[in-house]
Amino acid sequence: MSVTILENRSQTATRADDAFDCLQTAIVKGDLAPGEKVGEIDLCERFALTRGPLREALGRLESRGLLIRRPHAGFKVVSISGDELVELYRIREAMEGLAAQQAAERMTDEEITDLLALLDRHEEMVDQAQGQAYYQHEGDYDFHYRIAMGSRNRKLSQMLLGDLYYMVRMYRYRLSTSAGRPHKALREHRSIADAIAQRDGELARFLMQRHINAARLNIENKIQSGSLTL
Amino acid sequence: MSVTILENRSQTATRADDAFDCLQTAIVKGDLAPGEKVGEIDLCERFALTRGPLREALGRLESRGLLIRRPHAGFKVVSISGDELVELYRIREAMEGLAAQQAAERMTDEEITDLLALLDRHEEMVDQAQGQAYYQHEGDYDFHYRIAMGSRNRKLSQMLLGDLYYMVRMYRYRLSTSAGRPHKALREHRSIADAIAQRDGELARFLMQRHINAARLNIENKIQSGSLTL
DNA sequence: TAGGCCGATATTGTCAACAATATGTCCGTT
DNA sequence: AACGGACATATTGTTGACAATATCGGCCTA
Repeated sequence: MSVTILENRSQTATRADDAFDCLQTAIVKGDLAPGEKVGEIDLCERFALTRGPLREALGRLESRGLLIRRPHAGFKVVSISGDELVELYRIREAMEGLAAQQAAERMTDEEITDLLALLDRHEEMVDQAQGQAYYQHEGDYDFHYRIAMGSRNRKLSQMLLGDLYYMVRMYRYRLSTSAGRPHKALREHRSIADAIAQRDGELARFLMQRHINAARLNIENKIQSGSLTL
Repeated sequence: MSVTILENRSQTATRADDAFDCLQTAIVKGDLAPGEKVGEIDLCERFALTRGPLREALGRLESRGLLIRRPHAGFKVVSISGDELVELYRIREAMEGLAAQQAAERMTDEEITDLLALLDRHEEMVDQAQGQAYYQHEGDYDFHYRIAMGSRNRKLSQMLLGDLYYMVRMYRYRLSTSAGRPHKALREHRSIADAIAQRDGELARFLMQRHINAARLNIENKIQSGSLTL
């Protein structure tokens, strides 16, 4: 959940780190609404912090694109338009395609075994909850998370997990999946995992790109039909 | 040069912003060597800053991956291995391919005219300086910069210009181009620009990917032959 | 009455002193 | 003599007070 795994924040966590994690999850979970203006003092009492570490965390959030700062005028939570959300998926298509290819070439056999087991667990979840749960409970991101890590490409995983996913997850709760899509998405995940298991990098890349492309089209339709308001 | 254009830091620049820019260029230019350990106090007197803004800048640099922090033990400038440098080019290949495609679809006619004019100027520079100057004087990055901006994809340009290029440019001065490569690179640039001028997105993407792939192979050869030490 | 200017206020940016922690050294022990 | 542990030191992390600036309301003018 936290970013700890990514940047091996080896030893003691500093308060600024805590503040960073708190704020990040607050933004992603929607506790701080997109577009909302946030004041330093509010946040201080809200998270029981002093302004120093808080400001440091705010700066880091800004540099990750989750907050927007206007000098002397405070921060506000980033809010992206429908178009920008779609653009995010185009980036994902390119980057995760690469990640899938490299993962197919570089994941250990053990990691692949785990990946397949993860999909089994996801299948149970989807059956059990009639497809509702998959996206809601971050299972989807678990899958993509493992692919990103499996690429053994430090910068790539850093950019995917640190920059893109948080933005996408901000709008996750509104993207209640259309009926049937979870099953379809899970099938697509499995085909990607199979390609990885066969060490077929090109196929994995192709399938991942098509998978994310499908998700993008799904969102575009929702925006078109007006059932998704940003 | 600065990041100002990217994030429209509309009004007054704060000292932390200055510190950020100073440190960033210092790292990119090599004034702060890769792997070098930097102490807060040293930097304070070096850039005539106080610790508050400095720390904020350091945090932002860390979150961009140019610095690495160990809690209570200071920062050091990131130093990447040859493998990691190559991985960077794989990411560029995927992302800039997308950027080129979107640029072909979205740049204004005026921007395209300017782009072609830019290449004319570059040609003069290359002829005049026998090919030395192209990479050295950031002309190369000017071209890629315009493509990234032309994609009209905010996050994409932000990631390319804010995350990737600075890391690549850190190692630019060591990548003295092999004889003849600048001319070749310029030809490739021109073919990409032509594809964009013809609004052929798929071709532009293909050519850009091949262009960056060639640059990657060039680097891999240098590493192999031992003529590039990291 | 509408528009723009100006100042009070609250918020952000900056500073310098204090507390907590890692590093490196010295000493004692084995 | 070499290793391990504890201490001193220097560096980082944190705090609260101070200075600078944008926002908002009221006032004046056209």
